Amino acid sequence: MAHWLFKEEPESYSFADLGRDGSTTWTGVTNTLAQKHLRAVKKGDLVFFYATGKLKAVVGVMEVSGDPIPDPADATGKCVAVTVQAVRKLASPVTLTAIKADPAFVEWELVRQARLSVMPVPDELWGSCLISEADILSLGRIGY
DNA sequence: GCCAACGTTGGC
DNA sequence: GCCAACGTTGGC
Repeated sequence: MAHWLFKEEPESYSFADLGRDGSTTWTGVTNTLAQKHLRAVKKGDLVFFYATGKLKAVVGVMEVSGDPIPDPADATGKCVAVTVQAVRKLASPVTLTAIKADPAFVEWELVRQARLSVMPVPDELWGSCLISEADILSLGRIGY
């Protein structure tokens, strides 16, 4: 079970949009490193939804519905896409400010490489004190 | 609105 | 294949 973070500009597609849709396919990722990460995603993995722009925070949790598929939006046929479903909204968003303020995450891609849109989440963050107790209990209750 | 960081493009 | 120029992203 791996953990990931996907970025999206909420004015393009917000976590609320995902909540409404139930699931969506994460297409249009072309960056080489982001694609490398995306290829390693597996069905059942959990993913943080990180909202860029004004929010700059992890706002929700998603679950991967299936292994990577060829990206239908990619004409070259070399890129993959992943379908995710909404799990729940975080009771308290984890802000970029809070993540940057914690020395444990200074090496993390989210901090080091602002433009990377798909990346692994260190276990220390997934379940760290940055996530509210209510959210940790909720994660525990659904078996993760 | 600005700019740093980074990726991509195209001329050589 | 190199690298300068340019475009884009995303935080400030």
